[in-house]
Amino acid sequence: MKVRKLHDWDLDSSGARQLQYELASLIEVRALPSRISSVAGADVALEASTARAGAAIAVLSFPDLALRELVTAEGKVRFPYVPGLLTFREGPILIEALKKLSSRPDVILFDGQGIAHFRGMGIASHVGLFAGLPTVGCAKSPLLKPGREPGPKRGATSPIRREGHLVGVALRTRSNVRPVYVSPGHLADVSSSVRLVLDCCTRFRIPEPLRVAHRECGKALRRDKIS
DNA sequence: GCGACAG
DNA sequence: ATCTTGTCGC
Repeated sequence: MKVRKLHDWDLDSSGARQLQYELASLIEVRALPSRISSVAGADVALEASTARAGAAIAVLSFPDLALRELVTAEGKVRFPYVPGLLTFREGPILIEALKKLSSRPDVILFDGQGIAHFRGMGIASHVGLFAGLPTVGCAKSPLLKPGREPGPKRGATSPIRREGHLVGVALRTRSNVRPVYVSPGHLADVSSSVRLVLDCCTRFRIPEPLRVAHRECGKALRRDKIS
């Protein structure tokens, strides 16, 4: 699929933060499409010793969640891990993988934050702008913390606010299991994102598209290392 | 100034 | 993120 190149990635940390403020004004918060037939999961695996990264995007049918397409990309990482700037480390390789997709999924799930971010520009939001597609962030731990813990039952939520506005939730995807942190990336809103993530979690805490992507990006990294 | 901080 | 087998618990 075609991806928009909104900017170059070779920035220092202060330039990266400034860019995030500018990009944040481009985010559109709205309900996800009412008819969804495909959901993609995107994730990246890193190898510290070689500074290499492997990315995978798995496209699953929805709501049946059967694998329909899988693409991967490998390359060198140029940016260090800095809380709030994850997108400059993992974004470029994810975008290379996105370009290999044969078609445009209805929505993409990311392993990280959307607008529940210091400057409203988590990786789901940032890559969503390049893709021009609806995206949702689903992280295993928070950047901005919810005020309280969600209830113990599947489906329970607790709001995450930034400057007084609702930007995401801690969501219990399985009863009595640690919550995940869901926030809209681009062309999505909180309630429809929560609904989608729950619909993608049939048996495990992590939504199925992300589980497949997580497994496959590790494989891609190993294959690249050997050959 | 201090603490917190996705992967 | 990643280094890593068995083991404790439901």
